[in-house]
Amino acid sequence: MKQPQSANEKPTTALNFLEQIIQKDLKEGRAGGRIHTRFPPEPNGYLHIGHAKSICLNFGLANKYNGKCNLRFDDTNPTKESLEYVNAIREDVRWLGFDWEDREYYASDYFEKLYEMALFLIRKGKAFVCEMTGEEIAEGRGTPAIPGKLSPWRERPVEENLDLFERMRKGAFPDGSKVLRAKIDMASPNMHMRDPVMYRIMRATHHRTDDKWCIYPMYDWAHGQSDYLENITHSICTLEFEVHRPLYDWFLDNLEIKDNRPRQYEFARLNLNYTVMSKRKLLELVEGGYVNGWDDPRMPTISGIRRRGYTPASIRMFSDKVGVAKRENVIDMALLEHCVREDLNKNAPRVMAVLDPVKLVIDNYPDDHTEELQAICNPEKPEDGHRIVPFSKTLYIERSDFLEDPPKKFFRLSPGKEVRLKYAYIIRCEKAVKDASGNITAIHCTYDPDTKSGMGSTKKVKGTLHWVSAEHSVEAEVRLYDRLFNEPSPDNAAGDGDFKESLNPLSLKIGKALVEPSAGDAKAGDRFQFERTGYFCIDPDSQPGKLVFNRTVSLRDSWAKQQKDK
RNA sequence: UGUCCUGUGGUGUAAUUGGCAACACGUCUGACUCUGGAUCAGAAGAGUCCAGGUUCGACCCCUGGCAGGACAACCA
Repeated sequence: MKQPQSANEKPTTALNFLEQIIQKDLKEGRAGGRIHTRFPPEPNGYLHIGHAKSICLNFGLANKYNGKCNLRFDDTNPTKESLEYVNAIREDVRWLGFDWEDREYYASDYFEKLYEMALFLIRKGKAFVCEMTGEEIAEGRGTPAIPGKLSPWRERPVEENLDLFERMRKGAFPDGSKVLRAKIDMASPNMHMRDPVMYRIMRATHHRTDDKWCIYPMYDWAHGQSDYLENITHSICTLEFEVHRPLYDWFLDNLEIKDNRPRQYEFARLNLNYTVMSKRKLLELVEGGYVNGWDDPRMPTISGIRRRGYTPASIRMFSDKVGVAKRENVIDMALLEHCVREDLNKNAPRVMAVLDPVKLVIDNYPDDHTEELQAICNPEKPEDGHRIVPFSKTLYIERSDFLEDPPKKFFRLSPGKEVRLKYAYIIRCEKAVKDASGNITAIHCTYDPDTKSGMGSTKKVKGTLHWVSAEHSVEAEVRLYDRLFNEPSPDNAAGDGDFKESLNPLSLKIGKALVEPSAGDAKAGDRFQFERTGYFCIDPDSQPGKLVFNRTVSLRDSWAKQQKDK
């Protein structure tokens, strides 16, 4: 039996309940010491950060314990599924950094086997063809507190069931006219055991099996058996399937499966504050035009988060930190942001960009003169070297970096005060020029030539500002994103109202920025830290002469926080 | 008023299976800094849903409550 490697790497790390189960299973030699999981999405929508947790969990467990993880599409309902979603899901899982090798499976691959297994149950008298309508079945099922009624077709002879079921497959009956049901217990306190439907007649073209089938298996019937057919050892799903587990086991029992039985385990799904996670609500946001598609950078979808500039490593780190347990949870968005900052701080090259420019003129600097200054690409990674940043008489700085009448502890520019221009000189503010309505149109300064960066000047100032040279800077569009909702839990906050009422109208602000020339030829997907403001990435909408940056997340800003708290 | 699951700092997750609760995020100090970033040092914050019981000793075991969640698609 193999010993889990990671257990040796991180002996002090506490194990989550699934890891404890797995280690116990490994120790006891269950399934021959084999670990095999699967990520089983239904291709009926885009994956979101909650799915990312499941992906990281399933693939992560397999990696950690030298096992395997399959990608299996749970495609048993052709009316809702499509190839578009299949492809999007594949891309997302791959982007997250996981490899299912040649194990890309589909529940639809098992339709024939599932059909034969159903025949087996019919022959055992454990399944029957029911001719009640959908409404009748629903009524007859009772309620959690009231037992259901037996179907009038429940005691049909085996031969008749066999004949009917075969003809169902052949298309002898209209859609919805008959179903195959497991014969279990209409009085069970567990609703899922009240003769659940296994097959329905549905003439729909399937994205893989085309029109080959007109009967399709239901989730409970297909899922567990698919797990078995793939030799899955640990079938991990979310809490809402907990009540399905007795049925999952019933099918295995009655199919008389003794060896290599998969087991189902449930964990609590991920919830994030200030967003919604249900597919239905996400779809509503897309279709109602509240966002610009599934990959809108404000969406909690994997494609949205990717476009926003998050890295796969940051998502994996996040999944790791949120933990795995069985109790409902709401994770703070701040944790997700912490994870990207951590990754990007180490890996994103720095660049200077001014988001809200105001002109700054250095009166004693020669006209028409340009200096090429050396700037470090990433202080966290000296090996990345330097870049050149042009400096000249007329610059732009951030409007918020100047205050005529500054409060205490304002380390930036104000009349008579000195600051350093990053990588350049220390300047002193002489005066601000305003227009008729009092807006500042230009700030005039003088510089001290002896304070050039790298010259070893000992002069100290409290503040350092980022800037760009007016003549050399490149104009770019910046899309500043904020949380999509104003309420920590939009679902509940609305009460009986609409969750969309708590949508943040300021979740997207589009602006123009001036960027230093070294970032002028950035390509889609490139990520940067704009010094002092945040992490940004190039959006796919970006064109060679027309850059578009998305703000992934701002830098932590203790000054802004301090001001806000006042 | 049926069945099942869950209750540990603000948030999330631990506690070597009974030995007076740890880690992360967040928060707050301070140091350092040519990013008010990063880094470093430190602090505050729970006595584990409640009530009993077992035990020398309970977050952990037992009993009874309470609270929250899941389940009544021919969805997954």
